[in-house]
Amino acid sequence: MDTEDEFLIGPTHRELLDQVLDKWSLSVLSELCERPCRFNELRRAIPQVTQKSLTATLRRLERNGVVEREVVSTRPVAIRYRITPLGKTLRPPIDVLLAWASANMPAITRARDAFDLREEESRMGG
Amino acid sequence: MDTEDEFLIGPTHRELLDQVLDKWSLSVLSELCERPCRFNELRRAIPQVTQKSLTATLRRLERNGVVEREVVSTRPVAIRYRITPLGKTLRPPIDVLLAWASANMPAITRARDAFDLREEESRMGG
DNA sequence: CAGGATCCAATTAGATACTG
DNA sequence: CAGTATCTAATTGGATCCTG
Repeated sequence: MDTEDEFLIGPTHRELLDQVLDKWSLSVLSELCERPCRFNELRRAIPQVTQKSLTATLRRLERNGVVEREVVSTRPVAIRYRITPLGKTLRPPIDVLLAWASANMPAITRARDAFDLREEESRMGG
Repeated sequence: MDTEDEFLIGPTHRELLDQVLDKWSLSVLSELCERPCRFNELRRAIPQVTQKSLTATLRRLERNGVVEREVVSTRPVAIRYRITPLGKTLRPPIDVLLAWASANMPAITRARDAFDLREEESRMGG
């Protein structure tokens, strides 16, 4: 237990969430929650990701135990990535996050517009 | 209930979550959920953050409408940051995330150790 | 106190080229 | 197919100095 009485985040949790919720992880996990995928399937499903970043993301997720890399010994070997049981437990949190994003997108867009407008005005009047 | 084949994240949601869940945002939001804070209070509460990053984080959160910047016209002006009603709606998702991190930290540590061990072995065994 | 401005180091991303 | 290796461009982070 920490000495803090309230909820504080701490470097350990921060680091973990960084690894599991980073730029491409959410998309990869979303894909793999639906079905196991091969490398190039994932690339096609997430067109913006580069090969390099996808490789890095998969390695990181594998290291953290939420994704599993399976070598299928067919002719020119296939690699199959699948979500692990531990990885599946991430889905509710992710869904809550996505639900929040969907529900509040309009309010956030309004907030951004208002902020940008105030900024612009202060540049002119300031 | 499960979504079927079509839950994809999309650049808009990704960008939003990037802005609101980035490296320092979670810590800042956690602090501000408890009480309004001044700039240097936040710095002390999150010792690792630099002034530059804290400023950037606060601006971003303000722009997205989850944090409010209030100028208190006392003698050498005080600035008070507080969470907005919109920002408060972020707390359940964050709590779910933190709960997940806490609950699964041991499993993840084991996964990391196992992965690192496999890596090390494969470096030795060729 | 609450930053802005600036310089620099380090990390990260993108584009190619190549391999078993 | 599933990557590794490499180079470079762009972004980020830290340290320092400065101000109202």
